[in-house]
Formats: sequence, C-alpha cells, structure tokens
Amino acid sequence: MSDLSDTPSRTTADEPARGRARAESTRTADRYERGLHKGQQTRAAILEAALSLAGQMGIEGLSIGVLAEVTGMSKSGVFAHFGSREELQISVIREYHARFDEEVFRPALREPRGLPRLRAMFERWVSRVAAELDAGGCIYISGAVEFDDRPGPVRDALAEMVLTWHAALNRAIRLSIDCGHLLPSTDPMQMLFEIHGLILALHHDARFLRTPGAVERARAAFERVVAFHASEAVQEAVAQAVVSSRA
Amino acid sequence: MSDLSDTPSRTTADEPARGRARAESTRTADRYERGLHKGQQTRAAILEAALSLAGQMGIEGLSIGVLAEVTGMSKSGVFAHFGSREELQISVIREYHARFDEEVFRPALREPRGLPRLRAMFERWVSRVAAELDAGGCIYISGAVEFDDRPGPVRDALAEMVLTWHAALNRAIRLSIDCGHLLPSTDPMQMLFEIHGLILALHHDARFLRTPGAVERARAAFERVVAFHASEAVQEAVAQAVVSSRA
DNA sequence: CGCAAAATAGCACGACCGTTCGTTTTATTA
DNA sequence: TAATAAAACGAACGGTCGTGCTATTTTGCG
Repeated sequence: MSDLSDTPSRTTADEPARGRARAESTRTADRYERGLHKGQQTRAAILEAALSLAGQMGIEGLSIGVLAEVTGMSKSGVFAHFGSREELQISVIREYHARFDEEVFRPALREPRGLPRLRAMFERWVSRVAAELDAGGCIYISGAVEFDDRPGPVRDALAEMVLTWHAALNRAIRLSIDCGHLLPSTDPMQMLFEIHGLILALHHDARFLRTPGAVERARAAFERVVAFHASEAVQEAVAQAVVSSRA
Repeated sequence: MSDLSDTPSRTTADEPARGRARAESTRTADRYERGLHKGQQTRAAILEAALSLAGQMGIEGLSIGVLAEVTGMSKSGVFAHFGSREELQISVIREYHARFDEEVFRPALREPRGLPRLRAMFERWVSRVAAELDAGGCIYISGAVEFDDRPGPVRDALAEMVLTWHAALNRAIRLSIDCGHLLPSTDPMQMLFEIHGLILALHHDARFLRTPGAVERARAAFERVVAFHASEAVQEAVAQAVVSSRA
C-alpha cells in the first residue's frame, strides 16, 4: 500500500551526475554505491532526456534520432537500450508514473487519513501540473488525448497508470467518508470526476491558453466540491476556506 | 452577434453529393445553386475527410498522403488546394469551428437568455462530445494538448477559436446574472473554468478510459455548479433537478 | 594485465513525409 | 465547337523515421 502500483518500478534511478567532473579513482565505488553498471546509467540518462522530450512533443513525438542527438549518442546506441520505439514509450510512461508516485502520492500518505490526505493529494497534484507548465506538460493528460483511440501496449500502459492513480484517489475519498469528513451520501466516482476535471481545466487554461490565475481557480473549485460533500461538522471550516480563497 | 466568430467563415459549405449519380443536364444548374465550382467542391470533400482524420489522429497527425489515399486523389492534387500542410491544418480548424458554431452555439441562441440558454449551450456541448466518441475526438481538446507549447499560426488559430467559444459562454453567464438567474456574486471566469473542466473530464473518461456513465456525471456536476451560483428564486427548481439526475 | 561480455558506433534499408515542377486532363466560357 | 483557364496527375527530391546488421570500443571481472 505504500506504492501506487502493484508492479515494481524497474528504473526509478536518477540520472547520474554526467556533466560534473568526477575523480577517476572513485568510479568503482560510485558504481557500487549506486548499484548501476554503465549500461543502466546511460539508460537512465536517455530516459531523463526522453521524459523531457515527451513532455514537450508528446509520447508519439518521441524520436530516437532526436534522443540520440540530445544525449550525444548514435541512434543505434539509444535504440539498443530499449529494443523498439514502443518499448521506449512504455518505459517513459513507467518512469513518469514512478516519479508521480514519489512526488505526489507518497508524501500525501504522511497526512492523516481522511480529508487532510485527500486535500494533500489534490494540492500536490496541482503543484506538479503548475510546475510542469514550463517544462513540458503532464504525460498522463497529453497521453490520454494522443492514445484515446489508438489501441495497443502503449495505451494499455498509460491507462493502467491513470487508473492506478484514480484508484488511489478513490480510496482517499472513501476513507474521508469513513472518517466522517465527508457525507455518507457522497458518490466517490462523481467526486473523483469533478476533481479530475479541475486538473484538466487547470492544465488547459494554464498551459494552452496561458490564462493567469488558473491555479487559484482550481483550488477554489476544489474547496467548493469538498464543501458540497462535507458533513456538517467540518462545513464551517471549509466555508471559511472558500471565502478566503475567493477573495 | 449571431455568429461565434467575427471573421466570416470561408468554407462552411458541405460536401456535395459525390457518390450519388447526377443527371448530366442539371450540372450547370447545380453549380449555380450551390455556388461551387469544381475546385471548391473537391476542396470541401478533402476538408470533410481531413476533419475525420484529424479527429482520429490529431491535427498534427494530418497527412497529405493519407488524405490523398482516402479521397482517391494524388498527393499533389490534394496539396494544391491548400498550398501547405499548415494551411490545411488551419483550414480544418476553421471548418471545425464553423460546425461547432452551427451545431452547438447557434441553436442555443434560440433559448431565452439567461440560465435556459446557458444550460442549452452546455447540454449541446456535452451531446457533441458524446457524439464524437466513436468518430474522433474534439479537435479543440486534442489540439489544445498538441499545441500547448508549439507556437505558430496553427496554435494561434486554435486558440482564437477556443477563446471565441469561451467568450460566448462568458456572455451567457453574465446574462444569467443580469437576468437574476445567478447570484451577482458569481464570478463568470470561475464558473466557466469549472464548466470547462467538466467537459474535459467527460472527454477523458468517456473517450480514453471508456468509463460508462461519464455523460450523466458531467450533467449532474453541471447542475451542482449552477445550484451553487443560483439565486434563491430558482434554487428550489435546480435542487430538484440535481436530485433527479443523481438518482 | 588480459579476456569475455556488454555497450556503442557506423552504415544501410525501406517507408513515409511535405513539397516542387512539368505535363496532361478536365471544366468553363466565348 | 474552339479557346482558355482550372484542376489533377505523376515522378522526383531531400528529409526523417525506426530498425537490422556488423564492427569497434569500452567496461567489468578473475
């Protein structure tokens, strides 16, 4: 339960410090520290570049040639690490999922279960989308549009990740109900639908239209959604939050 | 004010009945009836195919070669009608806008101003997205993701269309406030943000995840948003609608 | 150090891309 | 019907793409 996915993430390792000069004598020690051989290091480096490229050009826009260029390798060198373009795409999706898991979901787990945790999940989700504004968009969102009628392994991998995250949100909502933070009449799927819509609207307005204030609008709307489903016990506090965020 | 856009749509004309056999003697009369010469006819036919292709593969996925194949023409023949791939993409966007205008916006204008008109706009918007489920997605939505950091004429054309539609929704919301159907404290931009999010969530869930019931969820959420901003005079009726749509 | 294995480079291929150009066919008009 | 204009074709070009080979280099270990 500490991880979003049930399948172990294969390649979560960060890119090694490539540009920085390193003392030759420590390279063996480094290897053991990081538990990485050369191949896995460059694979991680390629994946890092691929993640950035996919954010800008989309998953379908991933190109082995461009990837080879930015990593300073040959096309075949890049190619050999994945065996096919499709496998590269899936690897990128898995890597993105692993980072999303670590930056959005896991920290929120430290919050007490119920509304605080749900709110933390949303807040970190918003923050991540906002942070991605200038560094390539959310792969979940762009991927969903790219592969909405393009069946295949890539679509399946993407859908699996999105559904995993949805399930985590669903759990958080149900926990909030169990804790008495939300009304028992709350429909978790309906609430999830609305919350997800806020993220999508945020992504659209902030990233495509470049409208200012989208982040605040998303937060305010979230508080409204929560307020609607909140039990009387917490409704006063939430109403206060709505007022202040609408000022 | 009867049209969404201020620029006249150049090529709104439908595809002529190509497959159907036509009496030779009436061809001249036909031409004058439709005001179309041969070139404009095939241009419309190409655009028809391009619209379908763009729905499935995205605007960036538009290919002159594929287009030539499905229309039974040569690549250069298709090309000559637009002069460049980019101009083809922009033409597709304009044509999509013209149809959106005619199927979503204009019919809603027949509703009395205020909440009925706003509701009609949303309802027709939902219907259109739902209808597009099996015929290629909404170009506004997929285009926004494809061009969110790809500056150029195509992005500009797309943004212009989306902003035009947003402005129309904004007007409808403000009219609802003026009519007393919505509270004066309503923030039109905030409400627009939330409504747009519902459409995006609908598109995501229904088209990518293929979750059943997304349309109903979008409608229910819309009624909740309206209820929040509705004045006391109409709140009872709206609450009734919420209850019935949540059953 | 030296040897096996892994990693990377280099090259070529076939496919598709948008675009250009000269020619040929088709449509329109006088 | 003949003359003129518009439309469509077909072949070719330069480019990028993913992928399959075979060398060559680099790495890791005894």
